[in-house]
Amino acid sequence: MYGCLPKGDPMLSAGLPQGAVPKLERPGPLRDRVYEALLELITTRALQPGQHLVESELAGHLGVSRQPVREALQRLNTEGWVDLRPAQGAFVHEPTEAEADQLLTVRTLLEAEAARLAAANAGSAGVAALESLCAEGERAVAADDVDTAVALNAAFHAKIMDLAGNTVLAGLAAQVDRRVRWYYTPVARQRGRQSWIEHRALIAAITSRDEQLATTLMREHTEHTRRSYHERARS
Amino acid sequence: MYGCLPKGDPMLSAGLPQGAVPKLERPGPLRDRVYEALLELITTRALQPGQHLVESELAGHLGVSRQPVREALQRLNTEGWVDLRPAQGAFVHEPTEAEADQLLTVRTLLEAEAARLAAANAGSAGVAALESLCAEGERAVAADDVDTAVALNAAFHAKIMDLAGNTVLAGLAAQVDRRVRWYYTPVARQRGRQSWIEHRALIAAITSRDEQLATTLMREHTEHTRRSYHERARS
DNA sequence: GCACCGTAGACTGTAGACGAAAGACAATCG
DNA sequence: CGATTGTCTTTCGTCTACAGTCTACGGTGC
Repeated sequence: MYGCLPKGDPMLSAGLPQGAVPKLERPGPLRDRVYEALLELITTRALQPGQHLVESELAGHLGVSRQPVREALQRLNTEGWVDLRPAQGAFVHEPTEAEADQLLTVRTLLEAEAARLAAANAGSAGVAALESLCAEGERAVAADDVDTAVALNAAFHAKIMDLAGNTVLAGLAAQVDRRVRWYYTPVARQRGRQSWIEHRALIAAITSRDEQLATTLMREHTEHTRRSYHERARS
Repeated sequence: MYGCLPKGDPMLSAGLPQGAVPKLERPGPLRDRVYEALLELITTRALQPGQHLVESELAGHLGVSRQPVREALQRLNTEGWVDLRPAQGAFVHEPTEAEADQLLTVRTLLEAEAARLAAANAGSAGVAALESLCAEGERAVAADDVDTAVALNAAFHAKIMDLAGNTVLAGLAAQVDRRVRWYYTPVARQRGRQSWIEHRALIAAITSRDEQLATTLMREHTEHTRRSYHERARS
């Protein structure tokens, strides 16, 4: 076995199995973990909108110094999660009706473009992955496993982004999506069954490389979620 | 004069002239000024792509401590200007051909949507502002004042964003635009005359509230700039 | 002559401390 | 009795110091 080294690979290390190296899990920068923690706390409503975030408090609560907390807050600020008032501190951003609507508009735009690009670029492997996710999602809905269904929904859209092959678009969409999901959490559980039917149609459009149809379907799909948001808001 | 106080304004201060107060220009948070300074240095190519940015060096050069520099670098990282490799420091982001193309794609998308919304929402005041900017731009082009023309071009697009009335969209577009302009700077000087002709057509579409036409025109407009980028790259 | 190892330097990541601005509250003066 | 002003507390903004880690270079053994 060890004698079967590839030609152009002269004695690379000790013939370690290529991908199986555990990569020596490093804790990673502390600021990122603080960022993740805070984002989790915000999205789960543990930190309510408008709440004043005191740096020293958070630092003490997380067992770190103020600096990582500051850097995490900076990042959360640029991404629109907290408002950073000078010389006064950080406050959890308060979602507005108007803003939610704007976010949904932008999301529609980005997702529709992603669907178009996916239809243009996707290979059979990509389509297969979508099929798989869709099947799993339908199973989850059938079993009333809401959490799994929501997660699979996110994965489905992420996969389409991936197939679109535009990292810039993907980055923007990821941010917008996460915020939409924040505003939208109470509503998300309602739409489930219908959502996956629309996904099926979308896959068909991508498979047949029909860019126009894929765009239209995705636009309608996200517009539906938007409408249900507003209906929810009215009640 | 001083006796003419408005009814509902009982002795506000010492009758200071309302808008004429200089507002006591505050230096603002140091990190923001460092951010602006670094962004200026990057966009002007004073800091070249791929260059290693040493915190203590920058701090000393700007006359501040390392901390504001760190926070500025954090923000620049999230906005895609620098790459922050863990335990190794910050490097000015190196633009790729592929990435430039992706950015231009996204820009097209965002600007086109803005044009549509502007066509839907714009009042006569907004149209007048656009007319004014366009006239100024044409004058600048006629006078070969390239810098002013470029600035007015940015102002024109910003005004359309403003008229669209979607702050989320505006935020995303501002980021994308600035980066596009960075990649695109050497090319920008070429397209000038043609650009303002297209602007005229766009104004007409917005005035007549033709959303479809406005979208199409803006898409073609930004696609033209994209094409000239690639032609430039080939030479 | 080549490869490997050890050491030194530099830089980042994190912690703690000091000065300054903003807000709240109470005392004082008209 | 009300408005103003002074003080006081809280919290942010910035600076300095220390520990961990990566890189590069020189020495040593084969």
